[in-house]
Amino acid sequence: MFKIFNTLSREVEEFKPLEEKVKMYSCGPTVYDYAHIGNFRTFVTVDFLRRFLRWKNYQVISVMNITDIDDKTIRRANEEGVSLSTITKRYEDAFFEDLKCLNCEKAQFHPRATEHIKEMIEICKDLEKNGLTYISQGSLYFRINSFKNYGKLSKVDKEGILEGARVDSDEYEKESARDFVLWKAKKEGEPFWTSPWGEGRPGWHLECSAMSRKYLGETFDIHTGGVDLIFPHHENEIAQSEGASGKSPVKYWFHIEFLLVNGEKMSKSKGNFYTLRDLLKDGYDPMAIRFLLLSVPYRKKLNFTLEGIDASKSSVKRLESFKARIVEEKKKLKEGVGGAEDEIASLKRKFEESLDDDLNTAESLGFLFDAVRIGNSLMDRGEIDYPSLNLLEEFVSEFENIFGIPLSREEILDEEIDKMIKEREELRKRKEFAKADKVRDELKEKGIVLEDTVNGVRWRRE
RNA sequence: GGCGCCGUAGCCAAGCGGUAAGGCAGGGGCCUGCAAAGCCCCCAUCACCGGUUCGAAUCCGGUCGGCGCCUCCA
Repeated sequence: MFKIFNTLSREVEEFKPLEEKVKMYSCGPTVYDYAHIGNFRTFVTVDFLRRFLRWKNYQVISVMNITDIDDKTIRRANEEGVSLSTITKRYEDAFFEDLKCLNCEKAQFHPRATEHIKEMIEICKDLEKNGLTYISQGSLYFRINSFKNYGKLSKVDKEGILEGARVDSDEYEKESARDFVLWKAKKEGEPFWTSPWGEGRPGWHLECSAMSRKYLGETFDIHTGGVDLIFPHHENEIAQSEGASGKSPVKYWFHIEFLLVNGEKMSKSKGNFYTLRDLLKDGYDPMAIRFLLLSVPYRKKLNFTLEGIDASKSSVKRLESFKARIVEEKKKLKEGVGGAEDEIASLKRKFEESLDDDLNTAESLGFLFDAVRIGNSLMDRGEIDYPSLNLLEEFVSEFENIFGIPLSREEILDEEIDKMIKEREELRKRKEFAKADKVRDELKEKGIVLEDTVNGVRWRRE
């Protein structure tokens, strides 16, 4: 039974979907720049959750929006003197490339805000009808004092801002400090659409309410995002959706903790961020990065370091090598002796139980590595049987599927390297070890590492 | 001022009342022609103080330290 932490209740709850299919909405990127590795912690976690749910035999319908109209995208376009869509297209494409590189699957729907203005206006009309709005200086605002549930997600005080809090710059336009804009009046040099309240553009929170309603309905199961979105974004989203429909829109609010760099939040405004592209350029392996991002449970802050990627790389290599060994062992095993079926089955079960417990990936990996050690040990001693081997293979394959980290990268050796390996084998047979070692060193320089096993030579890329 | 998180070995990290998982790195050994991979062994009493308890890293109170949200932000 899968249990998931719900920000709404601040408790771990049993996961029970509203209907058969699980409906999930995820806050996506604002496409004004390359996403950084902190952003990707969230998106990789969402991908992990989706894979996990599917593995638990749920069908999942997922939606992730693309924010392609807001202050930042507009500013960027103006800075570069190009159209808004030039900017948003560029970074949207980059975003999907990066996702793919990290082996994240796309959602079924990736709706763009600019293509759902009509739906947003509908929400505003509903809110207006329900008496939750007012107009100030040409903009339409949501009046939080008219909405009794305001603050239920973030537990913030409805009564405005308290001492010490930073103050919203255009507060003066609003009746109450925490009221927020639904429809912004047109400003010079900004894109605009027509609406019943005049020309302007939608407020940021509106798109998620509108698009989730369109693609998933008024109520759905899971809504994901980074913890920073709890307030005000998701609080306001609830206000809009619930204010419009009268129904609580989301059953489980799923928030991913921050990724830190040197103990500090990574953010574009601080400039202390890595993009995926930076890391790849420096030769870091995307699957090692993915492993690192997933190895710390999503509700814990993750302190991101380059050393951490290296350590993860080593872990992934260990798993890769283990899988390769299982495949070989299966080929050569005639009839096995010994084995440790029960123990492996038990670890496999615990692996699942850990993930069931609010996705405790760190714990689950502990059990996986226990199985790796046991398996290696059995194979070392030649005391493995088919059932154990099959079980280990299944276990590894579950890891690959759920974590989205393939452990065999099918590669074909080019002829030259193949020749060198064969040549070295000849030399070794003739016990010309010095020459053989020289060939091995040459291969190493080409990034090919050799391992002489009882089943013959095995190669891998470093 | 309000809300919240965290402090476990060199690094990452599990642990939710019964006497410290796992990964990386390091040391020693086995295996190997030598390596590599793998295996075995070694490497912490859980920030600090006090309390509850037969028993606490785990519960309560306090101290110190770090971080986040309350503004755009994954």
